[in-house]
This record gives sequence, structure tokens and C-alpha cells, in this order.
Amino acid sequence: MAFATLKDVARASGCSIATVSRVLAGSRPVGEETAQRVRAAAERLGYRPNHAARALRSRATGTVGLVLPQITNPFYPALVRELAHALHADGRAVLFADCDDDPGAEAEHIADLLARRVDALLVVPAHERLSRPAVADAAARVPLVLLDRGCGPGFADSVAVDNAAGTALVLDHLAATGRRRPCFLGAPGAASAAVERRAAYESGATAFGPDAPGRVLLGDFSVEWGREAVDRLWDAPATDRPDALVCANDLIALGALQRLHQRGVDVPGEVAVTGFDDIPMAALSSPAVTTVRQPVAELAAEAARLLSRRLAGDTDHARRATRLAPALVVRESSVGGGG
Amino acid sequence: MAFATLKDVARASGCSIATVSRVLAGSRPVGEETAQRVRAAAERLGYRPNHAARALRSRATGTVGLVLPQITNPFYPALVRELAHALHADGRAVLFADCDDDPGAEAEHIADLLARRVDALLVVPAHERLSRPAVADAAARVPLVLLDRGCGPGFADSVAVDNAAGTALVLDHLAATGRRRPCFLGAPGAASAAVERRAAYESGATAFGPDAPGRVLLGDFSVEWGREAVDRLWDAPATDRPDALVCANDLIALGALQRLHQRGVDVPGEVAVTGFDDIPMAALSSPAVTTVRQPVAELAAEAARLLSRRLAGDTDHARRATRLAPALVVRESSVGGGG
DNA sequence: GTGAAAGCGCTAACAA
DNA sequence: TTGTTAGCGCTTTCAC
Repeated sequence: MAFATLKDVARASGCSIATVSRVLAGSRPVGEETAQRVRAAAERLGYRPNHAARALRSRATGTVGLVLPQITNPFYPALVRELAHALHADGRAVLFADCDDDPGAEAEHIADLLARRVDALLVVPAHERLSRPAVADAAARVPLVLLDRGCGPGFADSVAVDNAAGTALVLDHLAATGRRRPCFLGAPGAASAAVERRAAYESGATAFGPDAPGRVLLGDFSVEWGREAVDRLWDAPATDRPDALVCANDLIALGALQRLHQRGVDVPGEVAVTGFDDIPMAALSSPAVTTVRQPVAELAAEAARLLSRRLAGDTDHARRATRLAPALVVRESSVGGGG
Repeated sequence: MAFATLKDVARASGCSIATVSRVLAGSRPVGEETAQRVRAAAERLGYRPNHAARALRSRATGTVGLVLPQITNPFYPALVRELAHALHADGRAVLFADCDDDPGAEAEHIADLLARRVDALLVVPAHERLSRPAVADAAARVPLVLLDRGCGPGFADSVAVDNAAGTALVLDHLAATGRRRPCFLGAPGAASAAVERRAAYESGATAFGPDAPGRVLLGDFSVEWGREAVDRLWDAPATDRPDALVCANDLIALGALQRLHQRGVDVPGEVAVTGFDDIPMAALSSPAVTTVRQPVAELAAEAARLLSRRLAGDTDHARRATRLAPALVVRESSVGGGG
């Protein structure tokens, strides 16, 4: 039941293991007739190269480490799927690590992946600041691409959505549909997405009047925070209430929507609600959530491309910070037929 | 920037690489004083064992392959998280593969993982029948645990929820809350979960009268199918309509709920809706979905335990098919304050 | 208790 | 074009 080795194939095809290696790897020209014999023998024996041996010799494992803060964050499964497909298409395997939002665990996982000699690392950092040492260290050893979130000034390539553009799309849409008093429900500055979306809100909201940029409530990126924020706003006098909730992600929007529904507030009649990311749930709530769709497949493809380039030896040129354009997805929570 | 090797540590601590290996692996007694010196040197040089070399020599990579049908199925992220944590706690790394629900791709991924010499395989088969050849083949080479879904008669250990018990919990709950005309919305027989849940419905529904077991509509495990099923049922004469929709998973329930809402049908007043799995969205819809919660952490822990046992050399005893008990989670879609 | 040496399966010089 | 040979870093006999 053991796997056949190069030696077995060599014996079976009557030539040296070097020749077999050359045929199978295509690394050098080999006589057509010999090649045929070798391929036939390899096929017959069910030969599969031993990656461990190959890795030891050629110092490349054909493996990429993928380090995520939390796979249960509903935005990541789609990203992981695209990433896995893109990398597999290049013949690479994916070593997966989930950090549970803990920079300490993240550092350990990165160290372990490095010890396992991954050829490259794809990291969605758990924390803008605390993730930095381990990530920077790793970036000095192997090609590393930062995904979705930043991690301090650029020491690695990065790929993310254009958060400012996405937020602007939302604000334009709200203005065009007659909203006057937007309020931003966000999260404090730990993650780059939080910072950028908030900043974009603050600068874009000036179009709604002098008070609009200041209407900002900060909690975290969770459903619970969405619920709590609505309580705070609707426990206040009616005159102070916003007519649009610009949420920093879909989870906040979903929580807000749930609580508004429980309080009997009409969405979108009385207040519009928007999210960010376009996670699967955003389409399933009642009303469905107007949101900003991240170009997940492109994000993954671009990350894979950057990695391949570095892996191919493009070591000298400057770090790239790629920003991809998002798209607005208008659903019932911001316009039309009532909730 | 290259990693230190055993040789480096040996030189730095003034002894042979064999001794260093023994100290670091603890494989044989070594003089206390020497051991100290070795450990100090290893620490100082930031020594990390090269897994590729170790794998080549000891024919064990410390790596487990995880093969999923579709990470975007909302039930899997939580499972992956628990699995990754359990395996990592044992010092193993996870090689991840997503098959896109395609048994062909699944077979390729399995072959690739085997070529990379994973020590064991964790597989959620994409298809009850079509996945079988590749999975059975793999099970003959390495320890393999089937998760969540079956794959034909037992040639490997398996861990899954007790689908029959879960379905029975739902039926009991519906009977106790006064429902009379349940209808099952399921999927055809490809996956074991589909078969078992349907069979359990058919046998349990006899308590509702002679017609109940026959009220079964089969589509697939999707939101779209939930919507379509509701259209079929509510386009029919009012007298034929069920007062409870027992859905084979949460996605179907969510789709049904959405369409019922659009048609202005009162849930749970006019009809109750139940799901299965307790995916995150189930708690977020309005009304929230009554469902059967899978014991995800226990599922993962049990799978990891089975794997460890086999990896530790327990090769002879019979295959185990572990079934874990689910729990009913009652929410608004089946009882109480109306939708 | 410790060291020398063989070899896991493969690739890459170097020869022929 | 092909074969021979030397390791990659590690574990593990086998001596001492």
C-alpha cells in the first residue's frame, strides 16, 4: 500500500532516477521514447511525488499559509473559497489557521506555518497594531500578502476593497433618495476597515449639513451592537432621530434592523438602513439589506496573483497596496415597498 | 534570515546532532548538563525543526487534510473553526480543500492531500454515492473520519448528529403546540442527512394522522427551494395548506419564511416554520427560526479524538459510527408573539 | 550517555 | 540525452 517512489519508476522503466525526475518535472529535455516509457511506468505504478522529499531538496513546499482572524465571521467563507480555488489552480495547497481574533494565537500560528516552510503567507490580521510584530517578522522571511485589513505602514503587499468609495456610494444613494439626517454606526479604530469607513462617512456626510458628520456611534462589528445602537437612538427624543443608519458592516445593519422591527419602526419608511460587505444574510432578512458588495473573487484573484509574482522571484520592486472597487446593492431596507 | 538547523545547534552547544535531536525530541535520556546547553543554544538561535525533513525521515507530517464540499454552506464555518482548534491543540496543522460540491474535484483534492502525505483525513463527502470510490481508497491508506454526512456502508469511522432524534424533537414540539397538518420540505436522497431527516419525518408524522407522512416536498437544501415550495403550497386551495412546515435545514426554512412574509402569511399564527442546523442566520430573521441545534463543538472534538486514536496506532478494532444528540431551539417562527 | 553514519525521496550539479 | 553523485535536515540504528 506504500506509494511508489522515483526509484520504483526508474526500475520499471529501465533508466535512472534522474531521468525519471526530468521527465516527470519536465525540467530538461529527454528522449521521446524514454519519456514515453517513464510516463507509462509512472502511470502504471500510480506514482505520486513525495512532497516532503521535494520540499527538503528544493526548499519549496508548494504550500501557502492562510491565517484568518475568525472563519465564523460571515464575510470570510466566500473569501476562503475563492482563495482556495485560485491557489489550488496554481498547484498549491492551503494550510489553514484560525486565530479566534487573538493576536497572540495569530503569532503562534504564523510561527508554526513558517516552521512548516510554507512558501508564502496570506494574512487577514486580527488587529491593526498588535498583529504587526509577528506579521512584519514573517514578511521578512516569505512573500506575504495582507488581505482585507491593514496592519500598519506598508511592509507587505496588500489587497482590500476601497472602503472610502463604498461608503461614498451609500451616501450618494441616500442623498438621491431624499434622506436628510444620516447617522453612522461603526466600530472604534482597531481595524483599518473601521477607520476608513468612518473617515469616509465623516467627509461625505458634509453634504447633508453641518451636523451630519458628527452623528457617529461607535461599538463593534456585531449584531449586538446594532441592536444596542438603535435602543440608544430611539430612546432619545423623536426630534433627534436619524432617517438613515449607515452601518459599518452588515452584521450591525442586521442587528439594527431586528431591533427596529421589534420596536415597530417602519423601514425604510421612517428610517433607511444600509450595511457593508454583502454577506449572505443581507439578502435574506425582511426587509433585505441595501449594502456594499465586496468584489470577493477579484480580491482573491489579485492576492493570488501578487503571491505568484513574488514566488516567481519578483523580489525587488516596491510594495503594492491594491484597492478594488465595490458595488452598491440596493435592496428594500433603503428604498421602495416598505418593511 | 535562513532557519537554524540541528547542525547549527550542535555546533553552538558543542555536541553531535544526534544528541541535539534526542534532547529536543525527548526520545532518549541525555545528560542533564548537556541537555541544558542544547536547549539554551536552540533558544538562542531560534531553532525550529524543519517539518519537511522530519516528515521525510519519520513518515509523518503532523498534518491533517480537511476536505469540505463547500465552505460557503453556512453550517461549515463553525465546524471548521472547532476542528482547526482541536487539531491545532494536538500540534497538528490543517490542509484545507474546498470541493465546490463536485465529487470529481473532491477525488483530486484527496489524491493531492495523500501525495502531500497527510497523516489523516477528515472528510465531509460531497455525495453519498459518487464520493465513495475516492474516499474508500483514501481510507485504506490513512486514518479517515467521515463528518456530518455518510458515504455508504462503513469503511471508516464517522461522526454526525442524530438526525432522527432531531426531527423527532421538532415533531413533538409541533404536536405539543397544537399543530395538526405538518408538511416536510426536504431534499432528495443524495446526502445521508436528507434521507435520515425525511425518514424520521415520515415515521414520526403518523402521530398527526394518516395523511401527514405523505405530505413531503423534495427540492434541495437551498433558500430558493424554500421559496418555491411555499409558492406551490400556497397556490393550491386553502384547504390543502399545512399549518407547519418542517424544513430539512435552515436555508429552506429561511427561504420559506421570506416568501411567506412576501405573501402576507402570518407566521407562526397561520403556519409554523422549523429548520435544522441552527446556522447563525436562523437567529436573525424576523421571525427568528425554531430549529435543531447541532452540537458542533462536540462533533469536532469527537472527530479529533477518533483521529488521534487511530494515529496512535489503534488500527484493529471495528469502525465506529458516532451519533451525537441535538437540541431543540424554540424561537418565534413556531410559537408565541407573531411575525 | 554520546557520536558516527546511514538513508528517507527527491533535485541539481557534474560527467560522460 | 543520460547516468552518477552529492546532499537537503532529520531520526535512528549501531557502536563505543
